[in-house]
Amino acid sequence: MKEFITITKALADESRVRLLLSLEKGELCVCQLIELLGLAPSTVSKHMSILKHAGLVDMRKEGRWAYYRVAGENAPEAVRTALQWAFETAGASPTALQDKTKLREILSCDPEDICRRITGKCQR
Amino acid sequence: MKEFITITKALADESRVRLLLSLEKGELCVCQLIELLGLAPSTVSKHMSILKHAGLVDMRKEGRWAYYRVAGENAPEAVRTALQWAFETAGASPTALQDKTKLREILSCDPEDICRRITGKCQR
DNA sequence: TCTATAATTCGCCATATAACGAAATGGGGA
DNA sequence: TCCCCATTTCGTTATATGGCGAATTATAGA
Repeated sequence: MKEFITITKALADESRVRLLLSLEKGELCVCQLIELLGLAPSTVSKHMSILKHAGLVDMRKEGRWAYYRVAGENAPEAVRTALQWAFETAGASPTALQDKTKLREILSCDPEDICRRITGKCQR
Repeated sequence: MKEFITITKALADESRVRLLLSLEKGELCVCQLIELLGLAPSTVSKHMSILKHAGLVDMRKEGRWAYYRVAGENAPEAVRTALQWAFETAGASPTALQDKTKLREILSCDPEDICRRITGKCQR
């Protein structure tokens, strides 16, 4: 029950669901997620930690960057079912499609430019 | 997205999940649900209205009584998948099993006695 | 009609939570 | 070593939410 509630709570916020869905095609670093949602870095970081705590995403650190990805096959059954349901149900919504479009723009930029938001070479 | 979030929010509370799971074997009236969880009638009523708004349960009124049941086959795909996931994942938890046991006691009593809590003929 | 009562709605309170900015953390590079 | 910067942690604030009791609604029965 506790695990189930942890997962539903993690999925009970639109920002978090958008973040989760944006990882569909592969891992993203936090600065890209910040850019995608337009929220404060601390807010996105908190959201990702909640998703991670629920087991819905995995994380790896590479130097100063943190990359998040959807939890894999080794995740518990409850998590895998939840992920499948989330992607099937929410993945085709207008919001998710808009995010996918914006994500393509973001991915076309050098991540360095995204993170170094001050210079912002890649038009946004 | 909105429908998905409505469902996850409805499932993001332990009391509500317990109420939903307790309907597995068939419809129950509100007074039985109140007895099961030991919460105030107004609280249970609110929970049921949230579950209903999310499409997870259906309701019928018979006289003064209101009977709630799990949403059926005509429910949207998102709801049916959510229900299946919820029952499979949370249905076997200790909390849910305890509730099932208590529910059997409650069902062995005349619903009239459950509702007329003052006299409380059926020992509780 | 009047009363009793199952259920809901409303108003309130305490707690939980999403958001932010500031400060802390930790790894790269000068 | 020292600084830079991506990320996280911390503290604060505003809002959302779960819970209760009181009042309201609606129906059965006297």
